[in-house]
Amino acid sequence: MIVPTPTRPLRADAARNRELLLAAAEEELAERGVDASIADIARRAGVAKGTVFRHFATKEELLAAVFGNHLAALTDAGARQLDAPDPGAALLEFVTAAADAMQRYDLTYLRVLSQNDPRLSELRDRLHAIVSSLVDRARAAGAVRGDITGTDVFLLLCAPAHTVELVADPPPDLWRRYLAIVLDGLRPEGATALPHPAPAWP
Amino acid sequence: MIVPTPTRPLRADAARNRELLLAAAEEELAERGVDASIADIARRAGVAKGTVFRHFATKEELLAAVFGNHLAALTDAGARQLDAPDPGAALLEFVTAAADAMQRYDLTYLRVLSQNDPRLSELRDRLHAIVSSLVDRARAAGAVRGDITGTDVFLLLCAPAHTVELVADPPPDLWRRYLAIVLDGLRPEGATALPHPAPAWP
Amino acid sequence: MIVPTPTRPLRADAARNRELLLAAAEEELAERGVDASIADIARRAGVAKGTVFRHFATKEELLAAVFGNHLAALTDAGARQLDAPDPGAALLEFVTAAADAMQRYDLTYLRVLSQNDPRLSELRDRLHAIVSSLVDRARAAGAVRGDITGTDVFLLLCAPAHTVELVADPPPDLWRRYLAIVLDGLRPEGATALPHPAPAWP
Amino acid sequence: MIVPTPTRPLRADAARNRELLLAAAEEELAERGVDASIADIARRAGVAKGTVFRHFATKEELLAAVFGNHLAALTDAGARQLDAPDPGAALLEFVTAAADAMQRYDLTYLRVLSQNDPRLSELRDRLHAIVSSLVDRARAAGAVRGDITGTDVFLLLCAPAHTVELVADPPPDLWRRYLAIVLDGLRPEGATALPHPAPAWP
DNA sequence: AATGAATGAGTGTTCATTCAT
DNA sequence: GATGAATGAACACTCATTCAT
Repeated sequence: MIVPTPTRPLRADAARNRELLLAAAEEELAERGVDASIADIARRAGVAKGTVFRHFATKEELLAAVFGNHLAALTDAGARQLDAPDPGAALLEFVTAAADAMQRYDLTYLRVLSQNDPRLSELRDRLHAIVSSLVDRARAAGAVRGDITGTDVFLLLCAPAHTVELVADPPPDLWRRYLAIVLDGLRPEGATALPHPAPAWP
Repeated sequence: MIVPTPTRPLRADAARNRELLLAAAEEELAERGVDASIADIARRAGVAKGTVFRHFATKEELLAAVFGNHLAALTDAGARQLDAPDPGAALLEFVTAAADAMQRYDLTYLRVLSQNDPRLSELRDRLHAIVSSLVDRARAAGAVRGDITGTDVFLLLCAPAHTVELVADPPPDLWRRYLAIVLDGLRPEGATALPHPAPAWP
Repeated sequence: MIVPTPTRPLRADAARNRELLLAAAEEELAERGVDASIADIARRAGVAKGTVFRHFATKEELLAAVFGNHLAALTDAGARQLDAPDPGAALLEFVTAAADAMQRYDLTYLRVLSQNDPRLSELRDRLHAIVSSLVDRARAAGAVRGDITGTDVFLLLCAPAHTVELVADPPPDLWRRYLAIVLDGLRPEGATALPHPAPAWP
Repeated sequence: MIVPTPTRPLRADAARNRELLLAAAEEELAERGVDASIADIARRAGVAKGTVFRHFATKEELLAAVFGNHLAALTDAGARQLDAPDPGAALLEFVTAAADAMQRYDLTYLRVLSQNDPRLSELRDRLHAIVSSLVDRARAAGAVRGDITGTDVFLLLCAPAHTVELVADPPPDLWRRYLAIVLDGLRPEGATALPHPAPAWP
């Protein structure tokens, strides 16, 4: 979120359009996925098509900016839990916030996007590091099972959102149900041996 | 699986082309997702583009046919477990087979497709009914927690596949790890109260 | 011109459209140069824009086809003079035909196009070889000065057309005047030493 | 060259920007041809895009200014030869300087540009008049054939540059070879009758 | 006077779909 | 029934030009 910008600040109207574009892109992406068209995003933002490209050289760059914002927000949310007194509650808090965010922004394309965008992959790695810290602390406190890694939790962040996606008009809090189930699966109580080792990062 | 078709049977070569197309579409969809092009599918099937539209009025219809086949196969797999002696093992067996299939065919578009295709929504409902039976029997046997419904399990079927999707070159069996975690979450041991009621069907 | 086509012949209507497109492209290129747009070419040919791409995968390919036709026609014209009894007259005949053709089709872009298109560069080399033969024979017969090569003549083919280009509405045969001047410069009579060696080919 | 401008003189910084722009445009045009973009020219000049349009209402006007400078420089070069003692050497001197300049600046667009720009067409006419004087004097001295006009020479000025253009990486002095050939064609020795009368001016 | 953000028509290209053969 | 040619509405992206700052 707090990305240091070496470039000089934008003019007021340009900054406003940039925000309008990011907001429009966010909504359009949420509704239509990555196939959302630049033209629709521009229309939604109330600017001309050319303006999009003044702010983002390519469509991919625009998507990366949107995803980057989400990653940064999640990273901030995670960082705020790093020194919480109860590691189990801290992880729970973060994971809930993350799953909530995933309702609105599918990270499926993160993998593809971050391949071409070092900034994005760095943000992703930073988030991963924070998740890992949260998980390590929770594991040490006995709040999660011992065979679970930060990478596991990172990957599972989207699961509640995807699960709910199959329902036509899902109740707005339905994802909490599936998050709870996954979290029950992550707890030490009643854990069974896992059939496959945790994946390496990345 | 064998849906009685009120239309007259296809000529032998037409029937063959239909199968070639379905097979080609399946592979192309697995490799490229729903953005796979009709031209590529036709080429892979070794037929002309026009032939695709003779068999399937729109691209959506072709996708629906492919998805329908998967649904039917899953339904069969589920039905075979209906009278297995151990209800817990039966559910486990089915869910594992389903999660494996999901590796290859993303059901994300099922919702959209079945909105426009009554045949597909009927197949989906049939699968849902079978999953519900399997879950009911497993619940009665104490193999899954009491607050879990067939709809829950139906929705969670894709979760392992989606979780793995964020990894660049996932080990081919990594999904089993996340299926195991979800299954641990579905077990009665260590279950915590769920924060949201199960969704209605559909 | 007589390009062996390994592919099966086009359907009659497709062949017709291909010719319409080549003709339209030719005219549009003559009027607007390589910046002629595909849309304009399609409109002039009376077909939809998509049809252009059915026949030529890229704009460059279309241009290459047009240029290739011209090169082939010139090559044929040159080949017909190879066994003419009077080598000087043969070269004159060919060069006149070529300069005439250049009125309509500027070879300036040939260099760029043939870089990416092996077929085109082969055609160009074939033409060059024929021009060289014609020049060699004419030189042996004393019809052109001794310090002139086939490459020189090849390069000078466009000169009359370009010279005329600066005139607003040039008389249709004005190029003959400048061709005559260049030809006078190529004759042994009154030749002065050339200040730079002939360029290598290519 | 120093055209009296009825408009009031530019502010010092504006005048400087104008020169920067002209220089940048010259380089960019030499490298990229007329498709050079205004944005690139502005960047090269170190000014904002808007500034370009403050100085030149359209891109065409900027091109006209650049071409005008070249015309004026050529006119100056020609004028300096008007009272040289040897008319033949004077014409040779001028034509060589002109052909050299054409290496860098293609006059192909001069016709189009001067149609819309009276200043440019006047400069062109002035150059034509000077070339005509040089040719007249050379003809009177027997240094060029009698059937050649100033317009002929004017038009042939670009020929060496265009001839060389078909070569990929032409040796920097190759144009001299083709200029020599054209000049041999303009000499009285071995001249044959020209098949077309000299064009009227313009 | 200079800036650079915004505009919108235009570009080459793709692709589901239609239709003459 | 099958073919593959034709269509035309998209798409991402470019660029000369205008205009608010």
